[in-house]
Amino acid sequence: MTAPKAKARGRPRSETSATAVLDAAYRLCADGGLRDASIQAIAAESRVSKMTVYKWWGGRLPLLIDAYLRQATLMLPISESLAPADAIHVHAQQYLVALQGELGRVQLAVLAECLSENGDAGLFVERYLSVRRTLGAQIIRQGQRDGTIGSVRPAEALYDQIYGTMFYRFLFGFQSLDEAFVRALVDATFADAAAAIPVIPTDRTAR
Amino acid sequence: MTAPKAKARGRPRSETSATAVLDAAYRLCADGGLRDASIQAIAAESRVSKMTVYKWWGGRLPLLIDAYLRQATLMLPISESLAPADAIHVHAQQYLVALQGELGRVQLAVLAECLSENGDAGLFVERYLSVRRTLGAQIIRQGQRDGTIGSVRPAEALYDQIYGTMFYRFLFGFQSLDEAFVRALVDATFADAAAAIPVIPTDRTAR
Amino acid sequence: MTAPKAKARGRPRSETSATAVLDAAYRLCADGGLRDASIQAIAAESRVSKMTVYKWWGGRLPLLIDAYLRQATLMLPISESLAPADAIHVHAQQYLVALQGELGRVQLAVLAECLSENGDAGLFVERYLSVRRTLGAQIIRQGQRDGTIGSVRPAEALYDQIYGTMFYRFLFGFQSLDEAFVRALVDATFADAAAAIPVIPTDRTAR
Amino acid sequence: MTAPKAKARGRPRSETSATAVLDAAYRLCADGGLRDASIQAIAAESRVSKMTVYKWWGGRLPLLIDAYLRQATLMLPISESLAPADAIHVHAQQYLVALQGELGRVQLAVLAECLSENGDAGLFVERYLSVRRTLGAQIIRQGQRDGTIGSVRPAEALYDQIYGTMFYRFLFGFQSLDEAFVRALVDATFADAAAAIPVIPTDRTAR
DNA sequence: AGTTAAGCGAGACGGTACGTCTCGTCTTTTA
DNA sequence: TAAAAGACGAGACGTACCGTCTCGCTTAACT
Repeated sequence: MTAPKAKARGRPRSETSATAVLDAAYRLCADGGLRDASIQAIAAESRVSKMTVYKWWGGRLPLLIDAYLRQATLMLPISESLAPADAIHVHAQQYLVALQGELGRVQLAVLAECLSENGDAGLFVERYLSVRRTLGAQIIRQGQRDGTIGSVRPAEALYDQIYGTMFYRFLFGFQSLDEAFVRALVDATFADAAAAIPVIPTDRTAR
Repeated sequence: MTAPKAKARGRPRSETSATAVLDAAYRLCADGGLRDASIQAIAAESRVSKMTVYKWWGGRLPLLIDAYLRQATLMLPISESLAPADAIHVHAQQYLVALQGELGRVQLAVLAECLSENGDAGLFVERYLSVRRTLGAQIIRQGQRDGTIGSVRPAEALYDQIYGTMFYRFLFGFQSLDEAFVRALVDATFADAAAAIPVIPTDRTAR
Repeated sequence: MTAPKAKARGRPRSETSATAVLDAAYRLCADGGLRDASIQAIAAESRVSKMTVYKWWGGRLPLLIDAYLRQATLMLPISESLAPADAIHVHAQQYLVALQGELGRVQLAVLAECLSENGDAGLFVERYLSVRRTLGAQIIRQGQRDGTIGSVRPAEALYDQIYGTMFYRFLFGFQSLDEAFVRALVDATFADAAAAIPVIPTDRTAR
Repeated sequence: MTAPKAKARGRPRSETSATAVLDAAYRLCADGGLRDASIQAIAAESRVSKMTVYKWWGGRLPLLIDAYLRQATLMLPISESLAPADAIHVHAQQYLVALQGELGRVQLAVLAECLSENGDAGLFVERYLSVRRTLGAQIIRQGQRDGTIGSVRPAEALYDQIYGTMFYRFLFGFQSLDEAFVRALVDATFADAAAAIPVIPTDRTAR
């Protein structure tokens, strides 16, 4: 517990600047890719000084991750009011749409920056994937408890199967990643057992 | 057919330099990641001038892809003497070992560079993945013809299922990617049908 | 008359802080030159906030001038009890010693800052030189009145001749600036002849 | 002898860039003082990259000194065709005019930068003053040999007396620095009356 | 044998971004 | 209500790599 009530001394951090920076980072990344999202450009775009950026994030990678995280959280909420299986269905469809739009491009940029900087995707997993995965797995476990989801395999395995498959096809630009495929993927994953066949990328069109 | 016998005029290209550059690129990438593999460093390391590098490859991405391709071809030959199913088994195991060594690190570096430069993995797919995939799919189709491989699904789908799953777990550093897992993965993929259930990442250990 | 008795409202200005700042400025300047005497460093050294410094001095130049002035006044008092000629003799010797110590280094720093900021030494002259010069000239005039000083040339000219010559040799690091030289310089300047010719510093040994 | 015939390898240095940089440095210094003559501004003004500036000069001080030196050499040639005394007369008058124009401002800027950087004027003396002084002293010695210049004191002393006095009055903005004053100064210095001898005694310790 | 056309090393160069620094202002809380 | 604490925008610092551009030398094939 690092005393959260430590009555902040001095001028408080400007939250306006913080969001302006995150917005600019996301926007530049989405529009022009990593190349256009230099820290200089982000600072200029958001009318914030470079120093402030370096002070709060320390580099481009942490900044991009935050920018991505913020948007992903906004755009891909996991409903808590729906039945578990439906919640995942809805969320996976949203993810599909998001991947094919700006968020997808930004996600690849973040991943690239992470690999460039660290040599592995560790930080991306730690700051993003693991969080989402835990959240998603909780929903799935809930569905398993109330019987909506038939499969008894570990919730994480089911989560990986759904989102991992989608990500793989997205990353390498393989076709046949559409609404129907995702619906079948989720259904099959949850049903498991005999119906498991369609789970695997059918890919009849090949590429 | 661009006349291959167009009696080369002037001084011929130095093959020694070419391989020195590819070696240096691979080595620097493997040892210090993308950061250490600047074109300047590669040129210096290989005792070749920057001009020569730019002349023959035109940039870092094509160079890295070539360097990776060369090593991958050397280290991961697809046996033509074995029975198709065995050939894939052996190859997948080799791929597993390679991923966990230098080749894995270099592959991620190449991917990162590709995403950084182009925003997508297109060039990597085009120059590497599609070639390997076509080769692998041929072997698989051969196995399907002679009955060694039971599944009747498209060979590309089977290929993706095996190598895509491995890559996904590798990229995000998820555990439970070992010799046994790969063997089961290949077996299940080829068997298909009812036995397909274990095909999907079982992941009992979760993460 | 700015009512000195204006019942101080609120927290009164800390005189302690003021002297701490001047001391720190002088010290840092003497020890590490202008480079080490940033306002940040001075504020930190004197345990005073930057704001306070800016509030009372408005910038580095005025602060440095004050710091120099204070030390110079402390170290180079012009005796009022001695006979005029002796007073100048003593003072010039003190000045010589001071120039070769910390005060000399600080003086150059102040001059440099002044030139950097304004392009000329105007402020330095206005705040320091002109004051000293007026004071010194008064003493000299007194000596001229009571006959101790023979020269009838303007007191300012005599002052310039003594201190200007010393400063010139000091600034450009020319040698032969010692106790004997200064004594002779003052004597000759005060003796003077009818002709103004000797006004100009002679100097047989050159450098 | 550092082999001057070492057949230059690689692309030869662009002399155009070098002069463009020196010109820009001088101009910016003259127009806006030290503040406007940042290395960035100089590089931008001269359409040369910062790296090139750092490569050839290594910093602002050496660059400014070179820029000043070049202009001073161009503007203040010491005539070799005139009689020695006349040559100094003419040169001193040119120096007077130059001081009151751009060159004067630039000289102060160079001096300020030198003091700021090093704490003393050593580099300025070494690169500029000592060169000019040696040259001027040669002319004076020549005049002493052929009898045009009466004073038998060391040529350097006469040089210092003339240019040092001018510089001192210039630096501190004291008045009465005009054509007549300079003429009288040079005449008196060269004539060297008998009364001058006792004025400043001698300085036997030298350096 | 001499000419010609490329390959190649060395290295200068303009450009752009990096990450750090100090300045001078602004906005809070504390005394 | 002055001072401290510290965030902030501005912009220069000096460095690094990029990709392009001369140079002068080398290496063959074609006169």
